[in-house]
Amino acid sequence: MGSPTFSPLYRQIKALLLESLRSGAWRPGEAIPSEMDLASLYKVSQGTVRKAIDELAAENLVYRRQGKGTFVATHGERQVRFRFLRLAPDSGEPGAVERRLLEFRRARASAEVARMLELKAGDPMVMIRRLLVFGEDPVVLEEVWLPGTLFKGLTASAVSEHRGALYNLFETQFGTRMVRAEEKLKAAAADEAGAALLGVEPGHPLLAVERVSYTYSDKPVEWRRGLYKTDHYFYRSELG
Amino acid sequence: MGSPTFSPLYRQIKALLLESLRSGAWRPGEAIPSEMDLASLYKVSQGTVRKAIDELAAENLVYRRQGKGTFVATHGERQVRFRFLRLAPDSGEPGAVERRLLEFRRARASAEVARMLELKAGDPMVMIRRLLVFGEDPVVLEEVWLPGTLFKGLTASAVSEHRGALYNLFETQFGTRMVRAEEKLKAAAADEAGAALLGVEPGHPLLAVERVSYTYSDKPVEWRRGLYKTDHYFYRSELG
DNA sequence: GAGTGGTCTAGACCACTAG
DNA sequence: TAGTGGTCTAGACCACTCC
Repeated sequence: MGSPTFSPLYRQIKALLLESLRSGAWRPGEAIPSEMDLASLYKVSQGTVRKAIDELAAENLVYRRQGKGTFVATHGERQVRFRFLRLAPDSGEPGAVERRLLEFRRARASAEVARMLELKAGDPMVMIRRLLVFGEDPVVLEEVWLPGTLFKGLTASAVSEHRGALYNLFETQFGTRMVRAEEKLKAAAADEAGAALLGVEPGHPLLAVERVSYTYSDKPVEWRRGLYKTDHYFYRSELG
Repeated sequence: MGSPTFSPLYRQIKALLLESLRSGAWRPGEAIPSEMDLASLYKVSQGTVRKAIDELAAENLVYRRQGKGTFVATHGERQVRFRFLRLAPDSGEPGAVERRLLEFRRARASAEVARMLELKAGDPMVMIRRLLVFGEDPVVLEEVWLPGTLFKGLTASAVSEHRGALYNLFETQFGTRMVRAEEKLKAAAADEAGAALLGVEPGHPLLAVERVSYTYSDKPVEWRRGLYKTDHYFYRSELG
């Protein structure tokens, strides 16, 4: 009792692989060494390496391609995008999304943001405010807060010129890959400013979504707060 | 190209195990045969049975207990309840929930419900309307629709006298275990009736949650529509 | 001590990809 | 044809539970 701390070999291998992922030794989209190579590198059997990779694949940190190899997961793939943007249209297929940058500035962490991201109040931050437009329809108004030290060279033009998900930009330009996130949802009434941007009346019911995103080893590195107009879109959730 | 349909041995074993679960040969909470027994029963190695059970465990259909055995998952366990009721209080631990039955009746399936549950419009249904009260606070107002043929003997008193989740009642009394569910969320304004029951003003923003629940083999067997008051509670979502 | 799930190995063979 | 991941086996041993 107390601390047995029995750690099977495959979990130790997994920890080594995770460390290589975290340190950026293998970049997103690249292949990692073959199971046989890793087995001889770590002096274990191929089956043990396999089990370690099984868990990484189950957590969507890598993906396998039979006959080709095992690759570091990336936010570039289509499939991944809808794991993080959970809005779907009431009918039809999801169309193109346009991202309009409203504001980009550096600021100090409030007590609230600091607590969420395990920083100190007053630490340097980057704040991005933007509107997501589906077709012609403004649907999401959101604020994104990032640690300033991690995203030192990030600029307004880099954000506004980037095509695709922000997470794609973060991983290709800053080596920070968002691995999972937790969201808290509430219903809220639109205020004056939000209503104008989303094209609704003040008081209109909106979905208020708060997100903390994590990189490897459960380190929180992003905080978002969004207002979703759900008149023609809904938020998907799966209970398993 | 076309239909390779290569099915590994362990998936065939998994299908056999699933059939036993579906048919109710092993009841929720009970142990299934040991890996060795299953291996000799199906004439395969223990490792192959193991891999089949691995997948069932990953899908939360069974759970393992080292030294004891493998058991059919159940909605009786505490841990499971919060997989399906995703409301958490803004601060503090979740308290007791009281379920007040408002209405119980048999009705015919509307076109909408029929489509969701893969039935025909006009098929017999059971409809349950109820209020979930957290402490003293009415938080959820919901309607539950079930196929009348599957839940033939279900009565208002059975529902109102049952303690714990409905899914618990369904699996113990009717042998129907809900395995997973999909939800669609929107923000909505409270109408007169809903506002009165939830103790808010008409027009107050609420979370509108629509759920389809599935039993084994992705068969839909329940449709719900709920209004959640999110003033002091929020809906948890995990993005992985 | 007997029985369960959990780990690890070594080797054979299959399915898929690419040069 | 060579190299990758994927499957399957057989056997040994470890960790845990219960009697």
